[in-house]
Amino acid sequence: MYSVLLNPSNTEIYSFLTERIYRELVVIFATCKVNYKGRAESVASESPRLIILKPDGTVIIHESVKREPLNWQPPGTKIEIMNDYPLKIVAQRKRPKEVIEIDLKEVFYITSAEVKDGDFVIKGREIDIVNTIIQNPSMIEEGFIPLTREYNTPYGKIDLVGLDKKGNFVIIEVKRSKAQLSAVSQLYRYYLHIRETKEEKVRGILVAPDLTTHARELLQKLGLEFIRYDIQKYSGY
Amino acid sequence: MYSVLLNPSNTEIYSFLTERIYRELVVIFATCKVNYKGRAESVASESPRLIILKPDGTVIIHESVKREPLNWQPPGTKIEIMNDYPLKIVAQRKRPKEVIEIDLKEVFYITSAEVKDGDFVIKGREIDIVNTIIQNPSMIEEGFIPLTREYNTPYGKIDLVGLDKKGNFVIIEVKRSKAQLSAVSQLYRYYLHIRETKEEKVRGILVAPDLTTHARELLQKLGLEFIRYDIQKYSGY
DNA sequence: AAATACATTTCGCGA
DNA sequence: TCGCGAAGTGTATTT
Repeated sequence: MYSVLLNPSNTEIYSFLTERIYRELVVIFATCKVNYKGRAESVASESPRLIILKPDGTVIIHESVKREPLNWQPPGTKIEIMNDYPLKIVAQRKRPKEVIEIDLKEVFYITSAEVKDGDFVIKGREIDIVNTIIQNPSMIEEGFIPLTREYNTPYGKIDLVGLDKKGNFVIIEVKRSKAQLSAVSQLYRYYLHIRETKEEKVRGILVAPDLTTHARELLQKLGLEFIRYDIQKYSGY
Repeated sequence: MYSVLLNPSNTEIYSFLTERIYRELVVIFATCKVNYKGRAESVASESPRLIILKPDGTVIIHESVKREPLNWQPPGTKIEIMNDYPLKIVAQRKRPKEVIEIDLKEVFYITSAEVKDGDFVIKGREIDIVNTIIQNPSMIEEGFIPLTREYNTPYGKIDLVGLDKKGNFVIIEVKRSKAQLSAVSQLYRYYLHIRETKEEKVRGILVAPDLTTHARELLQKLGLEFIRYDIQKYSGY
């Protein structure tokens, strides 16, 4: 089910890793230097770190703080163990061309385990709010008729488009948390495009639990509308 | 320097964790169920997973794929070990109010280690490009005079503002990789605001290594400009 | 492969 | 604390 090496020798490390890489979830705790070069560049001095090698090619290097790793490579990376002194892990990918080199100095432990992923269900994302609107169009306003979600334009996908009771074209942008300036800009971009292409009058509506002061100001100035989405009220759906 | 428990009993787990949590970097490999509730909600069925508890309160739970963890809590989270059957790790924070409950079923190993973070230097970020422009204003155009970076407006911070040789006010938005629609919208938002508040003519310039076709179309339609930033050409600075 | 937007985004910086 | 934008963002989806 799992294997553990404590204070392994270089020979042990090398054969352990070459055997298990891409097969099992490997965890290494070791002092190491890390060099990254690709979209940006970084150098990390020798220090103890936690290194995770996933069977899908993911590489993750953590220090003692932050949710984000110090360095990483996403899934699909080619991982090689170089039997040098010091032992080295090279993880590279193309497009974007990026490479991480991990110089292993002192390896305290290595573990490896087979992992089969379980079921995972998540809810409360933006798409769930769009679904709620489609099932309860009156939460936008009386007479609102949803037409298309993910409505495609050259300038981006609109979360939801529909018609109001007067036959006006309605563009809806949904945010799951407090809307900021960027949400208003996003809606405005769609709005400008649709206004050019449609005969009807066009309305742009931002749906969110709240929005920042400046976002509200900008929204009003641009002639757009805001509708509060009360997550409590519709959480039952 | 580090400790390892293999197939520990619940009593061992409990005392090990309560002693080391917030002090050392703890890694647990165990089958577990995970429930998250907060900005969204998720349920993860029983499965073997890697659990990381950092001294800063970070909690990270990984499966065998992806760079992103299955569940997590950012730094500052309050982590408690509940001595129940099964043993449970509860990690919660306020603002936003969020909680993760990890039901530990079978714990295969726990490790713990003291970690002092090393030095880390990274370069190649957006700010480096802005610096390059300030040092080489002619890469925008002959006669360009940079005035203020991170120029503050109610509608966001402008990367760099300056004057062209005719005395026009110039707004510059920099992207380190291929610019997309959102970059154009962002620049346009600043542009509209500055145009309202300034007497002079205003120009908006997007500086990036490239931009998408639709981004270019939108840019032109909105009367904005694009300047290619050749990362090779200036990488020496 | 490219483009687009979401994300429990996280993170850092200012006001 | 809130607001805003960058990030080596990653990830899913659609073209």
